[in-house]
Amino acid sequence: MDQAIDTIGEADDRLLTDQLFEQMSEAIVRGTFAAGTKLSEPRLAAQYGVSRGPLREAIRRLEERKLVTRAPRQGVRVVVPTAANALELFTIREVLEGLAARQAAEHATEEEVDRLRAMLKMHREMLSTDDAMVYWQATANSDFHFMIARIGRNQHLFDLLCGEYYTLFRLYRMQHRIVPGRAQRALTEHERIVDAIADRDADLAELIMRKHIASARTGLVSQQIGA
Amino acid sequence: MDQAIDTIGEADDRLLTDQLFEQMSEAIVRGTFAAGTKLSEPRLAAQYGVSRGPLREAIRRLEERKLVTRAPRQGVRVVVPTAANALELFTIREVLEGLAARQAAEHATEEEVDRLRAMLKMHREMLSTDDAMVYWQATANSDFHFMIARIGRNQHLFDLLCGEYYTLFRLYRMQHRIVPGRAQRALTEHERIVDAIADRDADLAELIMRKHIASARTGLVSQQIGA
DNA sequence: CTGCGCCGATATGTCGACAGTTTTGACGCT
DNA sequence: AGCGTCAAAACTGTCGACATATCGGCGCAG
Repeated sequence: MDQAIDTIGEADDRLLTDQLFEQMSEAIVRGTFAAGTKLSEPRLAAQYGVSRGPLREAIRRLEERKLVTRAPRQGVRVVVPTAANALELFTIREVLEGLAARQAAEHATEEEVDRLRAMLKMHREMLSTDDAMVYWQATANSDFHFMIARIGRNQHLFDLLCGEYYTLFRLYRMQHRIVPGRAQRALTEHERIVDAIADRDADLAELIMRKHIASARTGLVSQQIGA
Repeated sequence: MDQAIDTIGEADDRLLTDQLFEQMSEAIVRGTFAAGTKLSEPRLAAQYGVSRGPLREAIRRLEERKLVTRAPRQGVRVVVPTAANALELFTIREVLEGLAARQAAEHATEEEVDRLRAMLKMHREMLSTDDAMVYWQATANSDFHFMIARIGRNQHLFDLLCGEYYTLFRLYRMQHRIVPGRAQRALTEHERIVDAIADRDADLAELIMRKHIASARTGLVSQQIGA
């Protein structure tokens, strides 16, 4: 089974480390690198066609992002998701997203509220199509939280939610087969959040967002293997 | 001016990267590496007496921890603290510490409450000595938040507060000359938090902790240079 | 005197190689 | 047949070196 590992393209002026990090992150989330698999530096270097230097730096970033765990002098293994970890992670995400919603309510311009509304309207239309679920899980849900974080105007928070923790969140969400009707409920909650933001009600926006994430967490953890 | 950079000891079986990361983190917090200074890889490698490989990995971690900023193909510079960044950072810390307090209230054992109380009693005694402020800023305050995070039993949260963000928080706090009487007030707030934890009142513990951090943030940001 | 372009020096990004340690696999013993 | 032992293979941690891009200084033109 020659696995589907894209080799690193040649016409890309980005740093090798960055390309490797993205490829490997994606491979971990999609399961190409199965949970618990050991990542051997020489083998990966050969497969990607690069030397071990940039590869090590990419792995170091995977480690920093908690996508792999390192045992000194024994290499790194792909993290194995557990229900306990999922609970911890989404409990943290709950307060962070809550803060994002609060700050969005404090800083959103009229135009940004309009764009949020337009986006939700589009999402509602999408939800009546056939492949609603896949679209929802793939992009729609992320886009909403993405935009909320951006409107909050807290660069550090944005980096945390949409950068440093984003892949890890995706990894845990991936384990989760979406329950029917969840997307509809989530969209309704999104609309309530935007209402609170439009009203400049920071407390309410934070509260609803936290309940929204808590609801997602409950559904996720209860389903997680081994829970 | 041959600056005071400790060279890397020889009898230390820890990884070179880890030692370098700690030394450089400390150098940044203490100001040995002044804000805005460019960190040249060959020069640092020579000064520490190591090759560029481990050094690069350490710098990559500094970058991940937001202690340096990287401009591709131009190297890294020590981050320059701004009031805006301090505000962003301590706003995040506010909700994270709040969560830690909440989870501490949910999970603390009787013995852990006793140890919290014992610690605060010691802190109060320390506060009547001469070098109260330096002791407070150096260890006492950190110890308290450290213990709260530990009692919360959320490993990811603990790592965030006491690991990944710890040095960055210290860096910003370092810019801050402590205001007289602040330590007293902070200690009183700590005691209130422990009371809430002892009562198993998670909501109250979170609330007080958030106000506690918000109060520290206000004092810090208003003093920050350029605010 | 000032602005532009060239050139050398330096640094980053990348690579290949070596030493010590861990893991693997076979072999022999119980 | 199962287990402990031991050697070979593989891997991690570290180092030194090369190519290319960037930065600073110099000369020259305007």
